[in-house]
Amino acid sequence: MPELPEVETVVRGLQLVLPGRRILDVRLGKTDFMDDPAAIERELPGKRIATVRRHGKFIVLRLEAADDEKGELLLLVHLGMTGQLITCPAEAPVLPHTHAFFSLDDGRELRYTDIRRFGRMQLIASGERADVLGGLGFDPLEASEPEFRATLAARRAQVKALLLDQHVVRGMGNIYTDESLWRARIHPRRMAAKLNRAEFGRLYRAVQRVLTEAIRSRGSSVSDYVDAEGQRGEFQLKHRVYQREEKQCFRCRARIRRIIVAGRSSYFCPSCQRAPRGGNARRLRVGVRKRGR
DNA sequence: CTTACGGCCTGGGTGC
DNA sequence: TGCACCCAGGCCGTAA
Repeated sequence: MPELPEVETVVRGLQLVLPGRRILDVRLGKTDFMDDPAAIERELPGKRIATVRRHGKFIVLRLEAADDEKGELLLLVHLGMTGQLITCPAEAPVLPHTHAFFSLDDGRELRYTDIRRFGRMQLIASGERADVLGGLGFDPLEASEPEFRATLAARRAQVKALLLDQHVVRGMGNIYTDESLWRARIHPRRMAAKLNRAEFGRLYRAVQRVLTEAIRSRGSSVSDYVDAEGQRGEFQLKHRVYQREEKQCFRCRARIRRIIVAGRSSYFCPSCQRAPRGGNARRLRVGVRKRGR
């Protein structure tokens, strides 16, 4: 599941090979994850890739304007849950569920593969950048501790919900939220506004450390994630709580538990990460679950 | 405005 | 062997 460290790893890989390359041809398979596939087919051929950047979980390819055209274009790629953006020789075998092929002027191809197609691909004018990406929150690796604390403390929501909210913090997902909260010894259901200064300090440092170490390990491959060369990451070997229900806590040996917080599976140590007082955790609604379809 | 929650998209894995 | 169901993350609509 690509979150900030996985997207950062993909972007660093693409930065080694894409800048300066010209896109010769575009071939598309299923296009329901693109907001305007015709524009991608029409506009990309002939364009030169200038830069590759990450913004939160978005990959941003900046395309140089042709001489006779007005502005630069940005190709935004969001990998969703199972998206892969890979470069390979044009003759390399095609993975199943590959839905976009961009042939390059060096005999290689940039390909987008996505089993679930929860990803997104969108072409925008660089002038629209603020409209599309401007609403995202701060980057957790760029924020200072005071900014981190002030932003979260101003909100009345559970700390996990805020860390997951891309409009508050851009780039965190379920894995790194749970891993950071465990390292900071903070229960996912704690109200952010009620954390004290020491807890904010621990959380800030935990987020930075977890993300930095995960980037160094080239991300977590728990299902389909691979980097720009198709290689798996290794940070899943260093997870302390994520998907470790019933296993022993690395700190205190208590059993890791799984609960739903902010609508997401949340793994934590009930001993190291104490539940909030006053039963924030109590309302377990026993309702009839509707199963559709 | 903010927050909480349910539903939707898709298909691999699981368990019967 | 087949098949129904669960679940993943982001986003959006709705309710309070």
